[in-house]
Amino acid sequence: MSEQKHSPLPDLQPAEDSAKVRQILDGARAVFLKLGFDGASMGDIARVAGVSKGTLYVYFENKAELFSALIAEERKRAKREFHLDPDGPDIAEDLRRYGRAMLAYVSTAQNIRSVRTVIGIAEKFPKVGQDFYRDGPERGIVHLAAYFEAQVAAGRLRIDDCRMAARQLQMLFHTGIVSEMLYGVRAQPGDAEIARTADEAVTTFLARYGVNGAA
Amino acid sequence: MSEQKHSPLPDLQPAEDSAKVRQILDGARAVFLKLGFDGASMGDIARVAGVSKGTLYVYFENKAELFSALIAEERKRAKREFHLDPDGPDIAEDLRRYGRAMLAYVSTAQNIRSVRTVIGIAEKFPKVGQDFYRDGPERGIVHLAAYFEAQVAAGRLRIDDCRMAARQLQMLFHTGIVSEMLYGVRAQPGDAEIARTADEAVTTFLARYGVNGAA
Amino acid sequence: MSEQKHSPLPDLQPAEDSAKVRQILDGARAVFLKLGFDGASMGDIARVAGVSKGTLYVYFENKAELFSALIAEERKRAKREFHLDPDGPDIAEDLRRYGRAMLAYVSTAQNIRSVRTVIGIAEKFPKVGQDFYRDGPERGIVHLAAYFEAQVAAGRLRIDDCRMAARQLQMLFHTGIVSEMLYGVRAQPGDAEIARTADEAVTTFLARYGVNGAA
Amino acid sequence: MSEQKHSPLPDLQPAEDSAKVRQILDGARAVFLKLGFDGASMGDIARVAGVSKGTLYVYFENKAELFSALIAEERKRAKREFHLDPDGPDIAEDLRRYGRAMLAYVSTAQNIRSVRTVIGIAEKFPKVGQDFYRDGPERGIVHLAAYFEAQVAAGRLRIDDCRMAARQLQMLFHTGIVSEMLYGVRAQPGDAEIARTADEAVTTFLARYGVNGAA
DNA sequence: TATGAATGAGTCTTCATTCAT
DNA sequence: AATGAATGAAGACTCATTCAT
Repeated sequence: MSEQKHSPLPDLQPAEDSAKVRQILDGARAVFLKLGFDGASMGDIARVAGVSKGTLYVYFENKAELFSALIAEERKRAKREFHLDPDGPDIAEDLRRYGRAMLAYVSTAQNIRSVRTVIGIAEKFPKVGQDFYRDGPERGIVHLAAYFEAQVAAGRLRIDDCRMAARQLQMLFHTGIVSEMLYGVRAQPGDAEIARTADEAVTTFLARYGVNGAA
Repeated sequence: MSEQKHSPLPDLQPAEDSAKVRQILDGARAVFLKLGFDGASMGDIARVAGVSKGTLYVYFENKAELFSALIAEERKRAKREFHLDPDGPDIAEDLRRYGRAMLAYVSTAQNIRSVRTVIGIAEKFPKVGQDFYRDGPERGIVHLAAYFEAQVAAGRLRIDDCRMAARQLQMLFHTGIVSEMLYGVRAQPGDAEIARTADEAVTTFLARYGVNGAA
Repeated sequence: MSEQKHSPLPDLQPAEDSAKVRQILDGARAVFLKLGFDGASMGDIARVAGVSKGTLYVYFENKAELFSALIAEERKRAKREFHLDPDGPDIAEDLRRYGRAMLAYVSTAQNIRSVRTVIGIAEKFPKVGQDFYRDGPERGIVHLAAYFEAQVAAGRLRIDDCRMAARQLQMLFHTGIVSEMLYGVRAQPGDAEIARTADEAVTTFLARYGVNGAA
Repeated sequence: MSEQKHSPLPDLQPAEDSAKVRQILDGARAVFLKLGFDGASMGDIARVAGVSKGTLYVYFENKAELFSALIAEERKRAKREFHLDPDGPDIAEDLRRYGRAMLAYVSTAQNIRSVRTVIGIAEKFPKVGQDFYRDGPERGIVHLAAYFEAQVAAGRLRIDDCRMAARQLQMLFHTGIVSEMLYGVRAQPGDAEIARTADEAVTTFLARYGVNGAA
């Protein structure tokens, strides 16, 4: 039935992307991200995934394990890196482009649901929250900070604490969108709003850290 | 599992803060904020509150209603306004003071738990998230925006879109603290860190919006 | 509803013989002794006891605990001591009387079911088997052995190893009845058979240990 | 959970002791005798036997059938007859030898487990208990009784009811060992204890039934 | 023959809610 | 008002059994 029959025990977890596992994870995503870990029932997941309850347990030891696997997938998804060229001549334009791309992903309804779910159980399952942060926001910060270091070295930015600056820019990018979506007071932004938000963020950022008051 | 029955109830009987209601809400806070809506059981709450399960239902129609009442209380708590004098001569100092006070409250473990809980069920109970946002973050933004309008009128700030600027400053204040606590990757900050974070936020903010590059 | 309302927390376990507990234990007895620990379902027990499944868990933490409580009751029941007068002049008659009384109890269908159940899970729950043995058969042996010691001291029996003799007599009493009932190859004996079995046991016993070949 | 479907199946295909059947029965023995009928799962058995769950059903119609086949094997094992020479000159020695051999087998951990398992489900599956008794203990009694008849005829024993005497001797042999092991209060005896127990049994037995008070 | 994926009924247990007192 | 006993629906998880390959 499933095509790529996993040979007896190839890798333990990652390789077994049999069609069934996909089905299940997709069902789990729909249900977990909508109802949260405790709110979701294995019955719901089975129904949405189109498999029997028993089948869930063939592939995942228990609810927490299934949830973990789903979150691991979401993290992987969040690992996507957005382009940033340390040798690019136009810092403002580079940052704007970066910000738009990043925001376009982050403000995705799907991503917001992941974030909500993860934050919702961060107290109960601290590791889930920490891992997610590490693979998501943290990577962006590290990425930006490295970029800043390079530009500072090249004399094109004036920054004391690059990590702090990176965090500030990241927050500025999120302005008016991320928190608002998390609380459910607004919908996913269109391209125009994303562009404007990113641009304003960069303007504010460079007002402080830019070499000659660019933007 | 009725979706949004948290009707006016909490507002209907506001005065009857009999000791029992207090007890119950305190127990509910401890349990709900720790375990989330679905994770918490009425039995837990009764035990922690030191009342019988039956008593819970004397004061609250059901679990959702109790949760709703608790969140209403948290909202009220979040309504606290931080001082900001539109006629103050030293904008930088004013904003720093404001930022520190606000952050000191926002970064409270208790507040973080509230936020987590609310965000965690924002998809399931949208009204809860919206109300909470309206009484919390939104009020801060409105407050700041009004302050900015006044300062712009007085020629002491240069801002086109005051709401946008307010949002940006709010985000800058949160830098490195709020998200990180929500994800559980860091603990509550001390006064020194709060001060530094607020100061840096104001510096970046005024680099763009200040009249003469103050800070 | 229940008559003797157990005051809040009188004794932890033993005293709360509320009517409900009785009902439940009686249901549990019927079901457990018929189907064994694993074969019995909490649903069955609830139905037979005439309470809801939930109620079971109000009084007993889980299935094993309920089973334990039932077995504890059976053990208590098994503790009954049968009369044996160390100063009685007619040893043969005393032992016959003792044997009949003991057999009458042991060969009860109810007792046999208990024994079957206990032996059936002795490998899984060793403590259950050991406790049951200690309170049941072992007590009989100790009782008999003490009686023999007295009679030997009085010169009315000739026994080297009184515990061994006690065990032998106990086995002789069981002859043709207990094993057979355990295996389900025969029904509960009538008074006549009990009498005859006990008498024969005593005759054999005294042939070896009696002072003058009595019987 | 069909009650007594252990039909002639095991007898139908007696010869096909293909390695697979052996494997399965050995696995079934390990699991059933340890966990009991209800406690054992087909999954456990498959794993221990080293075959797939599906294969179990190739050879046995269902769980009850497999159990039945296993018990049939155990019965066969229990059929082993212990030597007893009706013309032997030294009855005491003969009986002692017999007792020791029999006890050595009966007190085997493996046999005890079989007995426990069979007794444990004797109420649920009466036929299992009855068949087992017939092939095990009953055969010993018949064997002994026949021996006694011969010796009585030869004037070397004085017995009214030979079956009763046989049962008594059998019980005496078990003294202090079999019940105790069934309840799990003691371990398998060593040779010395077996010898002593058998000897004491014979001594008591012959005190009553011996022609001249031998032993 | 042998497998192992798949199933759905059934198991133990929890929990929101009700109700007599 | 306050209790706590009682419930039944629902949840996570297991397992005997089937079936395509």
